[in-house]
Amino acid sequence: MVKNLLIVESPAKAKTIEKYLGKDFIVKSSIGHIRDLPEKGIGIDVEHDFAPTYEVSTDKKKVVAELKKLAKEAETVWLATDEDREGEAIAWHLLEALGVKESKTKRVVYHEITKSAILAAIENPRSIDKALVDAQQARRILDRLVGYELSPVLWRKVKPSLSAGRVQSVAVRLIVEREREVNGFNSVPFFKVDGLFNANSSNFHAELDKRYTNEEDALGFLTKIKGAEFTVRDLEKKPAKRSPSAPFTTSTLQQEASRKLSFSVLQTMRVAQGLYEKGDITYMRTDSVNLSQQAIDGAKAEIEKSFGPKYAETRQYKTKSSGAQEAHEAIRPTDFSAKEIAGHDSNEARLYDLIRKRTIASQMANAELEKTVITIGQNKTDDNFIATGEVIIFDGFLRVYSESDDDTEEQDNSETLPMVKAGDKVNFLEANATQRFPNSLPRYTEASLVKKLEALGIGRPSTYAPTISTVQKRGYVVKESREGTPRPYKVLTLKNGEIIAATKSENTGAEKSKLFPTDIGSVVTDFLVENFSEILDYNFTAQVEEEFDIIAEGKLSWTKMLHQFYNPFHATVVKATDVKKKTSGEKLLGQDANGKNVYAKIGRYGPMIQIGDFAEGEEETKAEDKPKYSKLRADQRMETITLEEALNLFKMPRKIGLFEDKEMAAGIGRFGPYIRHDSKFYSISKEDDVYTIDEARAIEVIKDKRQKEIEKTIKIIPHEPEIRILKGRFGPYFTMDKKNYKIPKGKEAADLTLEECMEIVKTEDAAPKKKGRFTPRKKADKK
DNA sequence: CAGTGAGCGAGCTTCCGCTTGACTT
Repeated sequence: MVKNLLIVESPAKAKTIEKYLGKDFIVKSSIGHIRDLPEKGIGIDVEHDFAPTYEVSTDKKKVVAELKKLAKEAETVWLATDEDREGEAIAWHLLEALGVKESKTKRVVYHEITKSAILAAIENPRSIDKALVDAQQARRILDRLVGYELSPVLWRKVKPSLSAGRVQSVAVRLIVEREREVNGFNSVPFFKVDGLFNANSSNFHAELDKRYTNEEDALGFLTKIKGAEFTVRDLEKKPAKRSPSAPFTTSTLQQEASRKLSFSVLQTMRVAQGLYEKGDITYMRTDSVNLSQQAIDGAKAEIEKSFGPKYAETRQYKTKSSGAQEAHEAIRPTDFSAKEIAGHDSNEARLYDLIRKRTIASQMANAELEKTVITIGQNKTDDNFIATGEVIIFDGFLRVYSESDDDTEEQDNSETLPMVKAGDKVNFLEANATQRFPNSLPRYTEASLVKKLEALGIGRPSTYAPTISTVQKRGYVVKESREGTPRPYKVLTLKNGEIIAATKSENTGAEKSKLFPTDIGSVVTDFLVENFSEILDYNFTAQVEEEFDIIAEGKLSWTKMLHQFYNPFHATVVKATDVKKKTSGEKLLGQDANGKNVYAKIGRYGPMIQIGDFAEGEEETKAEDKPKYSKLRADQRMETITLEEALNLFKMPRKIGLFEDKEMAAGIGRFGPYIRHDSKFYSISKEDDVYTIDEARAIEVIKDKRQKEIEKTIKIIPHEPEIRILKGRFGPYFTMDKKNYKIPKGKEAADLTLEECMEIVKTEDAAPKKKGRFTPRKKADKK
């Protein structure tokens, strides 16, 4: 029999705390929430003050049964869940579900898992804060009402199985609106002028202090400064400093792991979970930048040992994000002296290294810099060239860590500037006027979306990764990479008194692992914004959070708040449901050659193009007048498709002619453009155009492919199904019934008999499938 | 590597936030 049962949320935490508390305590975990609203049905009695029905979650039945048994035996039950809204609610649900007397329980809280903090918490128990629990109930019930009332509207108006919610719908909206900004962005090019100079026998760059909107003006300037004399007009040196970033929260860890290690948000959390369970880092779902005193002391000792005392500068950071609950410390190593950690895979080691460096850097001195600005004038015009340089005087925290940035392009300030003074002459070597195209705001990555959501106070550390999965699972958003397209740009070069114009090429529009909205995502967003603008408002969460805070202070009843929210909200749901029409996101693209309307819309099977309309009213549409349909290709979007591209879809598949008495047709399929003949498919390479390819060329393509087949074939063994022995990229193999079989070493492919083949088939099919260590790459090959 | 309206009917889908394994491809 145990005297004390202490319950926390996380099993790993339970293990640590048990060590601190000794034999009088048994420490167990609830593994998160134990009770919730039922999954089926709304579970809220709206008519009676939103009375909720809570039930023990199916996967927690075992946990609750065990805790119940232990609680019965214990003298005191210590509810040591997190000190935030959700943690308080878990404590309350435990109290209700375990059936223990309130007098037998004590509520304890702490902000860090250190022995002193835990012991201090035990000395200062309190009772459950019911106002905070009510704030959680308001949050939970509001989310349920929004999610379970909005989603069915979408099932009726757009498509079954869709979903909407306070968090996910805003996340999708952000991506939809960013995509529209990117597509609507009009990049007006300009010319910037860069000069190359020499002073004290070293070369350096300086940029003209103005830009030109067109080539003529840029050329005019270069013409004017031909043969000019250049002198230093001004020299400015000023000290600057750079401060380290705060230690990691969940959101900033996800962002840096994305930039520095190319981890997805989900991957970061998985790897961090592994580190946490092994005891290498503190809890990884946190919104706090706070460090325990023990951690600060540990970091300081490590810094002084490794770099010397002048590199240490301890500090406590303030959490900036609104709505932070700060139940945990920042994410940090548990032991600062552990530079490398044993028994971990490389991803764990890399993430640990990132966390360790970031935390240590946060307790280090500022970097001290000297910024130099040299202004170079000339005797032909009033325009100046500006050279900027930066010299690190004292590296400070930069010695271990510098944060990456995904919004601005890397600027190169590393060039050393020559020692000059005002009035000095500098030698002009050349000047380049280069055409530049401004970029629109970038599309979101998983991590930059998390950053944006956090800034809006939407979502919590435990939900960032799942939210990103949800919006992709529902088909609202896809993560994609795209190859860019070449774009020409002009460069005018003034050198040796001559101006030369050249056209160069740069790659533009390339994207790597970015979030794109789908047509469904856009249509659903437009529908929700039109009908439920309040919920889709970027400030909705912030507003309700303010009310939750007032409830938590005991100054507002949670039922009153919900009434105020629900009555108008429910009215909008009823109104939107009453409208009979389905939402298809129909968009008129124009008219075809016969004057029929051409639409892009969402149909039963996804986005499509429709040509023609149904007859109005009673009149029956004649069969030959019925609209024609075509599905959009995978790379096409309703929002961006042109009339011409839409009409082209109806030209496919296109009859080309006859070959061996059978018809040939050209089309575009899942794997790109093809020619079909005698129910076989032949891919067309980039040199041919599916829209114009003719009979003669198509026959060539077919013959080519046949020739290659013959060259590949070593032997055909008649059998049912047929066995074909072929030459492959990885050596000879044979194929039967659409499956490929490797030919074992030591066998001559050409000599294989039917019996030998069947033997190989038998052993291969019986053998368990090898588990691939690597997932197959999506891109087969690129050239 | 197609098809493709709306309406009728049944029965299904869905939220956010807190935590881990137990599952299969």
